[in-house]
Amino acid sequence: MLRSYQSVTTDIVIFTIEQEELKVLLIKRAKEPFKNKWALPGGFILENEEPEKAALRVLKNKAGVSNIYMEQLYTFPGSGRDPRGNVITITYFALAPTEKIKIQKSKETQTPTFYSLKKLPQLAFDHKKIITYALKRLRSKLEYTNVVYSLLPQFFTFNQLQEAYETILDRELDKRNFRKKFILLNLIRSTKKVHKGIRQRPAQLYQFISCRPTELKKFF
Amino acid sequence: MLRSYQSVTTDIVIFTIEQEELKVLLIKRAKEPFKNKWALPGGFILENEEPEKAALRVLKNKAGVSNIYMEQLYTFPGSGRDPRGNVITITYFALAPTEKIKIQKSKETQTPTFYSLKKLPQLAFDHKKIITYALKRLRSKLEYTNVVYSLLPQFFTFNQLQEAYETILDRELDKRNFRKKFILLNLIRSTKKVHKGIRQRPAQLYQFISCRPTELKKFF
DNA sequence: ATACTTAGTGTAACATAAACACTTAATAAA
DNA sequence: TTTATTAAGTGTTTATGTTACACTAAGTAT
Repeated sequence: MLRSYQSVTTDIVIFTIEQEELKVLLIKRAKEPFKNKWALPGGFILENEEPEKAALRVLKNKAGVSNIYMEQLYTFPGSGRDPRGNVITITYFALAPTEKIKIQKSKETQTPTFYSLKKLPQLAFDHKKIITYALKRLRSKLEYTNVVYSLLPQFFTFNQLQEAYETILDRELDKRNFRKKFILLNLIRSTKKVHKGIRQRPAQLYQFISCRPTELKKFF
Repeated sequence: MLRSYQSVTTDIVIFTIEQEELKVLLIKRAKEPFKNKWALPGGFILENEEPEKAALRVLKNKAGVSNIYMEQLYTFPGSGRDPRGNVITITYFALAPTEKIKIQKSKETQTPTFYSLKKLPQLAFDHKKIITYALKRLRSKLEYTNVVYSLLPQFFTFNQLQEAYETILDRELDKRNFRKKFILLNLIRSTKKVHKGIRQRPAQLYQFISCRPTELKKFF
């Protein structure tokens, strides 16, 4: 008989942009293995629970968010969460603006913390690899989808939009070319609001016409 | 205690090109559920077996091939292979030239058969969805990688190469532009051999400089 | 009134992509 | 051996998209 049963976990790479840095949510593990090491939020998938549901549950419990952008990343073998080694982990990546995230300090004091991708601590399991994979996916998604909407507030300036791109791609973009291209894409519309309360010329605020994941022909 | 155990399967979309058609390998199920329906080759992942190893095992048993291009596609929930519903399937897609594939008629007489994507029979589980997903991935991979090498024989004519693209993308390409672009990519080299035994002017034979998956800047 | 800071805008050069038709080299048939 | 047939092979022009680049405008603070 071929059938066997595996222990299946999920791990989530939750990205946000804070202070012009791309950050990822990590928790300090309270249990063995890798006790006291930093790791991605995750956990076992329950009986009869769909993997995506499990990921959403983790997102809710660890980051206090629901209703944000999330997609499956990859299924990795044996992350080692189960001491017997017989485990796979289905990974997801999620994007949310910082304001939406309400970190849940759990009873196990796992101290969830956003770390800049440029200053990651040592990570448990193969979570470094997973984050690298997620970053690659995020970068390429920026180029042919509108997912950036999920990292920005409802109303934003053109500069905030450009900074999001620059932060994630880790390179500077030309202001005029960026605006030209983005306007042609027809993804955002200008509102009558302006960004006030700063001491310079106020910037016009924009919003996304649609906040659903959409694939574009080409992009950046 | 959160830990639970899931029944985990793998299903593989094996593509090949035959008679200028893109085809996928299907087997007729010998058991319930979906007995006598067509389905992707697949099976349960064994105790302590890595998912990719399981996929390679299926590839070997059902299509008689090893050492061909294969990559993970997506992990789907509950394909229904386990009657209790508590199952996930890790899917892969593989590419091989027809010559390499030696279909194994198994004792269970599962009659593995290549079906043109344009004439698929009714499929078991959610395998239609998986094939659609695989086709999308294959098409986009054609545009930014060199994977096409895995569908062609070692030596091939420029026309065979172009036909592979046309078959998969399901649209015609301009002969001169195609050659120009492909030559610039520097992926293939011409050999001194020619394609003989046909009644027209013999075509020069080419081979890939490297047969390892490589990502390109841009493509088609 | 002036200084400061970020917002906002257009054009020219360059690179890439698309459209398009004839000559060449072999085999087969007359 | 000549001619017909078939696919191989090859450049140029046009259109489109991408990159590089610098000044004026509109607010706030002093």
